[in-house]
Amino acid sequence: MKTSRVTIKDLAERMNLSVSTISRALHNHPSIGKKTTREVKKMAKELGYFPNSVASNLRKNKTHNIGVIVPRIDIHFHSLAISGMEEVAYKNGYGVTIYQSKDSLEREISITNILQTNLVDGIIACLSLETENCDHFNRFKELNVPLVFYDRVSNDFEASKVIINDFEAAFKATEHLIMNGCRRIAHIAGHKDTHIFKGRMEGYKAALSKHNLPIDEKLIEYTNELSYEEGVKCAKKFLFNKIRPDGIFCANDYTAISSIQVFEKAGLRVPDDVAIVGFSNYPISRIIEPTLTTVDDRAFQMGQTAVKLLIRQIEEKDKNIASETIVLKTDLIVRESTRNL
Amino acid sequence: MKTSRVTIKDLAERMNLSVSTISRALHNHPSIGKKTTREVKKMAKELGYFPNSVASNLRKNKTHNIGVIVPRIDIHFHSLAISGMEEVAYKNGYGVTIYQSKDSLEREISITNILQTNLVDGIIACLSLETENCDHFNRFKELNVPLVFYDRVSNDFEASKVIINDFEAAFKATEHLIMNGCRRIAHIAGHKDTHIFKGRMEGYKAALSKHNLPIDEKLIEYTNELSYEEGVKCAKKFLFNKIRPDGIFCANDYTAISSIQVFEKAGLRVPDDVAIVGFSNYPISRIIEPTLTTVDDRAFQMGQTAVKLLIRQIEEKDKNIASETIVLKTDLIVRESTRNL
DNA sequence: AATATTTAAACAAACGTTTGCGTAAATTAT
DNA sequence: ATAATTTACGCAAACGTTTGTTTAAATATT
Repeated sequence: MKTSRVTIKDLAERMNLSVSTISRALHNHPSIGKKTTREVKKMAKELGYFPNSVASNLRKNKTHNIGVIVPRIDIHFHSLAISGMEEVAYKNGYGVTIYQSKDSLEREISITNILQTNLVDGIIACLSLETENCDHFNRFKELNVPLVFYDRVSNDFEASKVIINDFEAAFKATEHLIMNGCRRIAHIAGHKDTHIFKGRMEGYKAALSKHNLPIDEKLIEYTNELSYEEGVKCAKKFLFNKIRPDGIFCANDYTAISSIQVFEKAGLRVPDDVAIVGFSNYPISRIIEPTLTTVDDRAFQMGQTAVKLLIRQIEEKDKNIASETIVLKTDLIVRESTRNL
Repeated sequence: MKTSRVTIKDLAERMNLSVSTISRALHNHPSIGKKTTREVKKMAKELGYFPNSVASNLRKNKTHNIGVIVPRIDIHFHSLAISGMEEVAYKNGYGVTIYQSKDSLEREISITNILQTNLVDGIIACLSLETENCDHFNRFKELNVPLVFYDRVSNDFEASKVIINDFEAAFKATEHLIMNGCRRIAHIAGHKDTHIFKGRMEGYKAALSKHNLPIDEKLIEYTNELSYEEGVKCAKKFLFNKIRPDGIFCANDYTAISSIQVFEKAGLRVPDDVAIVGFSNYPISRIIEPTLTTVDDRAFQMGQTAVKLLIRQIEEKDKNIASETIVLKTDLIVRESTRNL
């Protein structure tokens, strides 16, 4: 039952034509007669011919495959982004091969080594938390393999990037709290050294400053990974502050939900006693009660955009187009955890 | 700056050795002298040689790549499963290329066509909702490409499968409600024709029967996709039933959460007035209040197992091992929405 | 009718590996 | 010292395409 695969050579022998003619016929090359082309295609279908992409890839030095490095697939933000990537890639005839760095620099480097073996036409990456230095991506520049970063990017490394404006988003979110009448606005922050969380922090502070509100370090709590449990801890600290915050801007939705729950459990009302804003617009944010006001982080669109950008760079490689940074607009989605004004 | 890639041929010329010697040296072939091997490797590192996998793939007729077809990546169950797949694949030197069927049969077929072009050594698939007939997977059997299905599988198609025992899980969940003292247990069901949801339904009914409780069609509501919104509708119907249910077994967590919220909003207490069990153990289930008793569906483990199984089949292809069905054990995770007895 | 042009197909090299086989040189055994 | 064996490497084909160049036949031009 070893139905060995049908090749162009098989077709050629069967039809008394040369392999080159078969190949050209299958690609509608003008120098092959209409009739021959028709017959070749018919025979190909009959024998169940499918091209061997590997051979084609080798000859053309092109794989129609995109390598994607994400911290973890099962984080909703990334799975949404990947979904966007797959969609655009599929439409353009590209495959998407996924690797997880698990936020480990070592593994990220190991993955870049794998990807150096000509497996992919281009790479999309979101840096691991441990990554400070992007030297391991340098080889791709040398090899002329296009590279697009998204979300967690490096400022020091020149490459195309797709990001949101964390500063602006945080600014808007915080300002929204201020418009809600909040005067003591706390912030649950992400990892201290991560670029995007720094941006959110800055936006938060800038909004306070703009409205002449003091920046009080007692109202800022840092977390390692913005987990639900960490959120609970932070919220409790705020709860027992001498002067309780009347608004909280959280760097993600999980910690925002912790905050809602901690404060409600203490008998306080959201948004009346404390208004809360999250970040990311996770599915849970429209389900929790009260529903959560949050920043839509455009994960899906980010994935789509990254692939579009990458494919353009792949297909115009000769033109050596400059790297480009695309900043996606975010929206504040106002729900019940704040008042819509 | 066209740093053209270094090949084995380049190394050969540089070292006055033949390409075959280089290739063998790089693979520690015993027939190459220790010293030569050492020098070749050193030179390879110096010149920044990286093997061209595409060429190697062609020659060896092996890609070390696995094709994965999922309905949607951004569904948590699947992103977790994919995460498990990537982990095992990575450890074994395989890549994972992802395609989404978006629950469309047409697209699923189109993807199988893409995958017939020798891009992958094996395939893992979760069938689309529209798929009733698996003929489009037949070619892989003919081509001797191993195939493993997970979660949504076809009964009529012979292939390796990784599943959970939906019947048993639902049975245990329902029995747990009965142990909680529930006597009128409702069920929010998934798509009528989908195998896994049928299994859950049967398990639910069997548990009732075992305990001599009547099966009341008024206590069963079907949904299309088990969305939160559908769950709200179903729960409201139950709420206004002549005799309200005192327990609800939901075929997923979203509808379970809808139920909690609908009943609590109506002034009823969970679990005192109505106990609720979900299915899947989504992250939200340990966050919602009350936290949700639910069945862990082993998504991550399912992904791991599928890849393990697939790789075994790939690497023992000649032995033509029989297809195998692995049923993973599920656990009921008891939380606040029921009482732990 | 002879030449020029167009059309349709074949030839052969190339993409970068891997691998069966052959063969000198070095080593061991007799 | 000669034969047998082992060691270390080279040769060349192969994997299945794609594509620049050539060639033969058919058609068009004068």
